[in-house]
Amino acid sequence: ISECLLDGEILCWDANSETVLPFGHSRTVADGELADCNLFYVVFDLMEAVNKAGKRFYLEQVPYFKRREMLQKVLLRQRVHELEIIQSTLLCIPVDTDESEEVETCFPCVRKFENLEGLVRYLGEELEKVQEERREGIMIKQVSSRYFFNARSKGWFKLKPRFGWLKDSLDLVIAGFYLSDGQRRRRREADFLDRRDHISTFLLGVKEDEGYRVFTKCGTGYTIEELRDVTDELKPYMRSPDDADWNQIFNFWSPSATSEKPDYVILPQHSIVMEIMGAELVPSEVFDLPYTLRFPRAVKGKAFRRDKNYDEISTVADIKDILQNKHFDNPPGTKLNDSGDEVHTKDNNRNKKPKAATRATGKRDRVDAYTESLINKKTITQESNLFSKLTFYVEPYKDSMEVEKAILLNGGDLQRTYQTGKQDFVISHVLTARVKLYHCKDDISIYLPKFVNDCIRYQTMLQPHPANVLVPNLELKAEWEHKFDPIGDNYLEPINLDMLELLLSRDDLYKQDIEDIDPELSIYCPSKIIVLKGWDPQRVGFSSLAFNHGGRKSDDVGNDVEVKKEYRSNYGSEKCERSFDWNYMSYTAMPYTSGSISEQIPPQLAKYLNRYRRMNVIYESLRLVLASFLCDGFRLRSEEEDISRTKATTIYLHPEHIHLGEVQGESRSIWSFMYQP
DNA sequence: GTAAAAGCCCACCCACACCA
DNA sequence: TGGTGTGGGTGGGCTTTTAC
Repeated sequence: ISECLLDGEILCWDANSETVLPFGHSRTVADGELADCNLFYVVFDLMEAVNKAGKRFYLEQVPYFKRREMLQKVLLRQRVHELEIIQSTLLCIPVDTDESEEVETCFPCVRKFENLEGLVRYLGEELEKVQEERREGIMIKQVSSRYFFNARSKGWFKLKPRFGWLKDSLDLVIAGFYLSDGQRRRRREADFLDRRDHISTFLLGVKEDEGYRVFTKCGTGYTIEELRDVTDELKPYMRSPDDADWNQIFNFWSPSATSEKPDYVILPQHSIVMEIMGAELVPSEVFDLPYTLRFPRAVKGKAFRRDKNYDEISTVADIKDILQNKHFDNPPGTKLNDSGDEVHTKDNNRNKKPKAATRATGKRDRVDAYTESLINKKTITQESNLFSKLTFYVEPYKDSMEVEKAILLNGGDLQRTYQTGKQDFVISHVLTARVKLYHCKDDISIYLPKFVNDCIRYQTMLQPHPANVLVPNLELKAEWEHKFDPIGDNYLEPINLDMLELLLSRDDLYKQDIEDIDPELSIYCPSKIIVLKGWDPQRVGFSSLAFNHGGRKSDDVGNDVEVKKEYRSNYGSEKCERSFDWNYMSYTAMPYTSGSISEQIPPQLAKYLNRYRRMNVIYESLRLVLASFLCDGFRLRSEEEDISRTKATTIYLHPEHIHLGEVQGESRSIWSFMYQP
């Protein structure tokens, strides 16, 4: 194997205590600030492998036990506490399958149980150990489970010890307030004039002398009503933090980032006590103490303790007590001196090794590297006339030479520097300030490197499309308004059966995605079946939602990467509005509406839906999806065929299941149909 | 003018509240 | 109940500001 794609995690190993350090130390360890500590990589899984002949294998569909076996083959030289495969145990109860023996050989450790109860008991005991040792939890994977990128995996389960390791909650006093501009703010539009009505988060402190030592924020655990009551109650005492006197109260703490500066502050004697629970104390330099709470939240129903006054709250000494005596070690960033007082890690800065310059000399170097090795057209043997008489300007980036070379190979010309009107196409993978300037100044479209690659792939000059254009010019933008939704995904067209048949027969374009079975790796490729049933050619639609579930974008070096579905949650917020701006299209993902549908789509299908995003017509998408299935060993069969006795994966696409969606907002108006299994 | 520091935004994870 | 949006934490990269 020459190359592989691993799933794993970087952890910090402390050779002194022979333990894995708690969450949050990787930065300091990486900086070499902790003696006898090193980072190490624990491998969980193997997703891709390239054999010596350069052939790439995608292993997502391979059962876990096979992937595990391959992992052992791929990582021949493990090094303890440097690079190691995660320890795992095969748990089995008696079942008669042909595979049992084969599966057992893939795991270093096997435990057999007489029945399921025994297995469950064992897991319970293991979980207790995990809790004692303060590890994160136990992953349970079915031996037959597949690997799903960016998705909750079927057949994988995480058993976690209960969070809330702090034995007791803390009573903290509200020291400051932060405004929100999200949902909580919008809910109170009537009160818009008073900024204090938009408070959503509290800065909290423990007692020290007559002031606070602030050490955490908290913005969850209470209801909107409780929040409203408490802000109304405290409004008269809120003050601007810019007042010099307040520095005294804050023990001269000043936040390192302006975002941490509270919008309002309050004197302890006027404030209210909050009861806070947290997972643990973690080292942090954000607040006035050298640690903060991980996962802070107000205790449900007891968030605001009006029955307690400032004198009764937790103290700095209490916090130290927790650090010294409770469930976990002192965070390495915190050193206790003889008297037990903590010493700020900030104060230790002078002892630190000077940090290596973090800022790359970046752009200049990149441009220099580019200009030093300009491709000489004379040395290129032209392969086609595809781009003849066309001139391209390619904005330099790490791999831009590849694109330039491809242009020359196909008969195109290069414009070495951008000049108004001198080039037919401007190629850039990302909207840098400079490219944006060209775009605005000359009203030109900026094309993605994908445009060049796709034109070559299909040996034809493709039409501009949201998938291959970074930013359209005004004319194109106007044209697209009627063609695509704001992120270029959907375009509906009527379809008839002939057309569908034609499309389905054209899987040839995608054959190249097929990988042969490699006997060496024993890749397992199950055959599956799709049933197409009851098409109404006039009402073909497909799940727009699923196409937008996740998605793809170009990263900094022009690679096509998966966008996590978290982006969906931006719908309706300010971020989302921004993603409707063409100028931001290259690096913000799509808005998204209620997504329950996508979760119901079979995972095999969802995978392809994600893969083939930004299709210009809905039947094109469908064709690609089906073609992909065909390529992966699926086959089509007729509706009449009896599939009850086969292990078919059946996807029914029936007019009844395709209905007019509940469409909200103008941006959604183009989405006509939704698919519900 | 250049390098370092700071600011800002985005990515990840997890917990909880709210809502359909 | 699942999806969404809020909050907390972290690190990392790009851009802007500051210091020399």
